Amino acid sequence: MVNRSVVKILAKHGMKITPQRIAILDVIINLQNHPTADTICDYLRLSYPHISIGTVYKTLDTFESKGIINKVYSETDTMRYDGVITQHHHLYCIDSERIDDYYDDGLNKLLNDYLKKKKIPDFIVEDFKLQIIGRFNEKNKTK
Amino acid sequence: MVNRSVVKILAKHGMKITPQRIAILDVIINLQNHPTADTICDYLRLSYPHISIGTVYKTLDTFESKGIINKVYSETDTMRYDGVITQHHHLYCIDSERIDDYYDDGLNKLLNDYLKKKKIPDFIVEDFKLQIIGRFNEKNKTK
DNA sequence: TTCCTAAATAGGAATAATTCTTATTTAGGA
DNA sequence: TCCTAAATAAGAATTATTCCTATTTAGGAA
Ligand SMILES: [Mn+2]
Ligand SMILES: [Mn+2]
Ligand SMILES: [Zn+2]
Ligand SMILES: [Zn+2]
Repeated sequence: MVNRSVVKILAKHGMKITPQRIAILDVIINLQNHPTADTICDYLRLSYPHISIGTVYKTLDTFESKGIINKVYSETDTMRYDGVITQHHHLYCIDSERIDDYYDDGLNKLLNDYLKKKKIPDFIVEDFKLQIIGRFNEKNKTK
Repeated sequence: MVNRSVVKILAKHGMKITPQRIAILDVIINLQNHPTADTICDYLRLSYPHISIGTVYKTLDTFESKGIINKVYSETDTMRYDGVITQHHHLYCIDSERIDDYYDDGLNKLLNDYLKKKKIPDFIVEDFKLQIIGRFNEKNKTK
């Protein structure tokens, strides 16, 4: 039942394979919600009652510094995390905390070409992320 | 010495004109740093020793809800504020907390046209912001 | 101009998110 | 199997933000 690919990721980055790390990485990769540390912790406690919130924070931070996960900037004062590291963008809901992934290779290419051509003075572009702000429509309001 | 346009903005939004509001709005519009509430408070205290951090937070929140200023999403757990409300984007420095404004009407148009044409399923786009992540080069490293 | 009152503020307490500390446990190499 | 550096749990501490309440004040009404 343990996600083998998760173990591989940890190994590839030279990290000790611990049950906590496996569980945390598994949850963040499989939860698509851009969860907070607290959400992850609550979820983990269902199957792992003793996990400590401090460990969750520390582990997420470690993952982030190794590039295994990303932080997602948001308007609340609670950090959110993202298990998807391939280039993508985010749909921010004006009416709720919901943040959805938005994949669009055409957009990536468009922006990449534009920024490459543009040459912003005194700044070397390494990456970019588009925050698309708006509303999910009726059919899609739950979730 | 009091910035008259700041008073006008407050009046336009039907807010009481208080010394605190004038000072806070003046600072955030003139400070280009995307400052935190705390930075604003420290700065204000030079000329206004008794201003309360709670008032600063509350006032910034009021301004934001009236659309007079914006919040800027960032990676730290400290909210940052932006006195510029015309459409623009941000340059995020990988090596520091620095966030600079980036104005580019060509980019605005490009993205606007693209998103208008694209029609993201089940989502109505109201606005968008590009986070451009990278490094400021030597000449521009101070500030 | 003076008075009145709802709204705003100061100052401090409370809360929430995150980080830190330390004793204990454990992964994994020798 | 043993050893040790690294990881974890639990709780304390810190930091950012919000809340509470007594006091002050802006600005409309008289
Ligand atoms: Mn914090
Ligand atoms: Mn907080
Ligand atoms: Zn995402
Ligand atoms: Zn800005």
